Amino acid sequence: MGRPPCCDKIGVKKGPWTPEEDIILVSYIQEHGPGNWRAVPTNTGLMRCSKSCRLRWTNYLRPGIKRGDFTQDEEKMIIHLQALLGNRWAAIASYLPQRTDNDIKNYWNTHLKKKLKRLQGQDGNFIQTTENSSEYPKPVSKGQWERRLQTDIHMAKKALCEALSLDKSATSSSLFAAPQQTETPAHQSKSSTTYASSTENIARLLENWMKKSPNSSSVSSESTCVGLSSSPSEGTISNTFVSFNSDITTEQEAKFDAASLMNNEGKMDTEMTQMPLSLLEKWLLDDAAAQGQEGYFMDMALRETADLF
DNA sequence: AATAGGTGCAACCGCTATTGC
DNA sequence: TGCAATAGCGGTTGCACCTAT
Repeated sequence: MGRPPCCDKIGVKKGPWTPEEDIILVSYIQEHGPGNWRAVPTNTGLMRCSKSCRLRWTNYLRPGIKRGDFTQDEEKMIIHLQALLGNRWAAIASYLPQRTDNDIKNYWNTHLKKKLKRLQGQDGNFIQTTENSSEYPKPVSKGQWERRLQTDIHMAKKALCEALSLDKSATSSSLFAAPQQTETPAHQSKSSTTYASSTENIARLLENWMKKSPNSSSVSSESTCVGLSSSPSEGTISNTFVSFNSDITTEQEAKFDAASLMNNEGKMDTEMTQMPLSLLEKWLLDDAAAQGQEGYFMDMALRETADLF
């Protein structure tokens, strides 16, 4: 029994991708668009598993991916969201445009976890760590996902609220007193001699493609403007965080695509679509104010979850 | 200079969820 | 409704590179 392998294991190449393989993959996707991954190895002649192709594309070759250089804001966002959502990296990644879940997961495991541990050692009142916070989303059984979805909506709103306030007030995050750190993390000092680290060159190849065929596929347009992943579950409020991360100057750019938010998080009035960011902020802030801002909202989330279950 | 240990990250593995027939 | 195929996700591993001795 058991599922058959996603592809024939015999003759499947493993390990790091070569530039040639990347170019083949990119060329193929350029022509056919992402999707139907099973067909990719056969059609391209790549001796790679379809999963491997998809992973390579979504994590490295997809346009709009930013590598390295986690900013302090991004760091704080990850910490917030991890506290709220647990180790749901894909969900967290959806709030950080241009970052992949794999990237965030690695960054958490290699940097933030240690950092938090260290800080926790310094401060007994520090926030709950992964180990604690990740416990609460666990009890998800059949019939409960709707409730969790609602919880997630609420928590995402909180996270967004917090993130937006981060922009306005550097001290808004009582949760994490970031140590002095430049925008360039230490790991950047590591030389990027391996090919995998230079795949942005490949990604650049795609720019021409996207310019040539702006609506050649929905994926290209999505990923170009907001760095969304191709997965439906990841199509979320990234626009909002683009606005948050980069100083949006025009109202048009600050449009909020709540429809895509709902792709991830359930139903919402369609009148929310194309809502200017200021309204969204107001909505979030009002909502937060209505619930009381005192204390860290993790407690709120936990209480809420306890009520739900 | 050699090497042992640590670190960071790309890629893989195994599982679940979703989709299509 | 059931099943197979596929997509997506999170945990883990393997390896290249860095640093200390």
